[in-house]
Amino acid sequence: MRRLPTVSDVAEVAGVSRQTVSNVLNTPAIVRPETRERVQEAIASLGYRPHASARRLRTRRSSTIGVRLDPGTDGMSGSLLDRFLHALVERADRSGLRVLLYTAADEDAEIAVFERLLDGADVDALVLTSTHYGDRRIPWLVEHDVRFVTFGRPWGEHDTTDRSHRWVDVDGRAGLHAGTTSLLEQGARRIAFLGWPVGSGTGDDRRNGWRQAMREAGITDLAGLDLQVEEDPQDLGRGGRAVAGLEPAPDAVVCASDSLALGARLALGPDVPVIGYDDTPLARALGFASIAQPLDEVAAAVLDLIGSDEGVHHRLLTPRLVQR
Amino acid sequence: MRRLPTVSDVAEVAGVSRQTVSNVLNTPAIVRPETRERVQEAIASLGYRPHASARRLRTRRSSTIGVRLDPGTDGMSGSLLDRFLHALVERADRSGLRVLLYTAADEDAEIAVFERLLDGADVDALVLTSTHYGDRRIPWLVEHDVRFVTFGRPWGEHDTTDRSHRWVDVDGRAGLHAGTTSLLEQGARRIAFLGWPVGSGTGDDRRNGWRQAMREAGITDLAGLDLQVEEDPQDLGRGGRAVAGLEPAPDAVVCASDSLALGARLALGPDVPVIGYDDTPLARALGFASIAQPLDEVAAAVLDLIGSDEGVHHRLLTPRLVQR
DNA sequence: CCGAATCCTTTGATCGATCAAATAGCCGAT
DNA sequence: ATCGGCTATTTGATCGATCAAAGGATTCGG
Repeated sequence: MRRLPTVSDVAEVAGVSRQTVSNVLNTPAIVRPETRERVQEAIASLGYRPHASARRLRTRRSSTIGVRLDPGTDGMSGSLLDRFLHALVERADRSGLRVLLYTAADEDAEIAVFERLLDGADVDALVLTSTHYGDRRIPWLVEHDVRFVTFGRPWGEHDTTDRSHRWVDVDGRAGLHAGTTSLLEQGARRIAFLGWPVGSGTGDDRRNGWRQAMREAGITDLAGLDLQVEEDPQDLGRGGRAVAGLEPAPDAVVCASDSLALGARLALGPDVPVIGYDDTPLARALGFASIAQPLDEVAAAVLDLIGSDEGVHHRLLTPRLVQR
Repeated sequence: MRRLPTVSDVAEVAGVSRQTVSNVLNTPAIVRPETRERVQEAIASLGYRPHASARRLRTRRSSTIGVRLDPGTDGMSGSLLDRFLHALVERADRSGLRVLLYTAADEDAEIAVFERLLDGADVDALVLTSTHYGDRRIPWLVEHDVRFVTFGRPWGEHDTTDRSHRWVDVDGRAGLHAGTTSLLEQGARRIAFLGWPVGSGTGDDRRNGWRQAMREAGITDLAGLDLQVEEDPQDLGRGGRAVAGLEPAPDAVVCASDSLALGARLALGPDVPVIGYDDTPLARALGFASIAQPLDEVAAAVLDLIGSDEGVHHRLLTPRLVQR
């Protein structure tokens, strides 16, 4: 491979000094327009590109953000993370940022990874997904003054307005509220909610959306309609059995996830409206409605928060109901 | 954040020179055991970690491999890429390699990305997925002397034994052969193949596995059993309709993908055995059998080939039939 | 016509590591 | 005792960029 041109080569061709070339690249405003143009021509003619590692060594920043690839299927469901990652990488690229992946088996391992990544100046910001109650990673990062944004609200102890913790999240409550309302408008009254046991932030948030919509419609007796099952990848029928056991049968079901919705759909058949969450290929394939997270907007917001020093420190986006 | 210790700090504490510290890290064999131990203690006590960017600048290698995140759902299906990535990142980590993501809308854009990544010394090897006939990326990479491994055989013009192109792939033919054979053993005779139109490397390869197994069972008349449909994410029913149109009905169906299998399953009901490909959550959810790619082995093989300079230049792995 | 104020550009040092070549220490053979 | 032949360690230079501070034009008021 040929030797790559350096700033010095460009400087020589343009008849200026290294630093002026550097200025054209980093602070073009302070360079006289004619000079700037000459330098830019030289850059183009040589096909010069800054050497990322050299720049990082000097500036002590990597222009790289780290994203964890979740180990299991828990947390963000596979396809969702995939779509989020794609949106993130694409947008990051436009801002000259790179995306580096990492994995870790548990929180302690993840913190060890943080140390490695940060010490080596590999990344200068992190994006965390699947946050939960008592997440030990957050205080660690805050304490070590690491720049990070979470996709997911700080559930629990942390104040959601804490300025040291920047986050982006999707308003699951609004999503389920919209879905439930849509079913009510279609005439359904006995609408069941199929979700996870109380205690997960996202799950409870979604349940509340259903609750609120039902209450607004004057339906206050939710006894027996609030179904809670532990999800088990080995046994996707649980949700279905819970729904099938309802007496009398529900008019419709809103769910905390597409895989729960799948169970409901298979148990009740295509005539009972079912709404899932995440709009995964599963929902598309089986033709049930689902609530889609605006992942592209999430990615944009995440990068925005990573980059900005001031202003808003969190953003709550509204999902979209995909009818089918 | 505190100033990080450097080689010089370690050297001072251990009472040796910078270079000796460097040697302990990179070529421990040439350092006298006592000295090595003293240096290692100093490293541990200071909590020293090499600065990745400085090392990269000097060595001109990044210890980072680039992986493309496919734009659409075509190519590797979402969940598959996800699982592959996870395996890759985890194994790469053990070898001290990082995984950087990139995206590109088409092949030309991707080649432009290659230039950026390589010039900036961001990555020193690439992993390509979803290769196809006449892939322009391959000759470009070979010509520019870039190290790369593809997950997927070079279909078409390239000789599969070409040493400049290293690849890892999963033997789809063997997978479908195993699946079909298993159905034959269960007594099925009229086994349909539901695949894509002739012309895609992977698709034809899978079809051949079915063909071969049928031939071996003495079934030579495959007329009408070889179904070819264009996959359309908006209309997953196509495969189902093709299968439902069979007269007489098939005993079983083997498919080139899980989403095709989904169509078949929905059209034929749970009593007709259906085998999909990729063992996605879809197969697990609906309970049909599927052929699983050994992604962890693939990841290991990819890294192996990236790292080694001699020896085997490609590897064909055998998938596993997951019965349900 | 001089000196101060601006503006733009250049020079030398530096980031933290490794490479290449030189040096020191040790052994046995002459 | 001297010298080559090893091995183990040190020294100086270097990778390609940016930072900090100094230098050179040009302009303007006095």
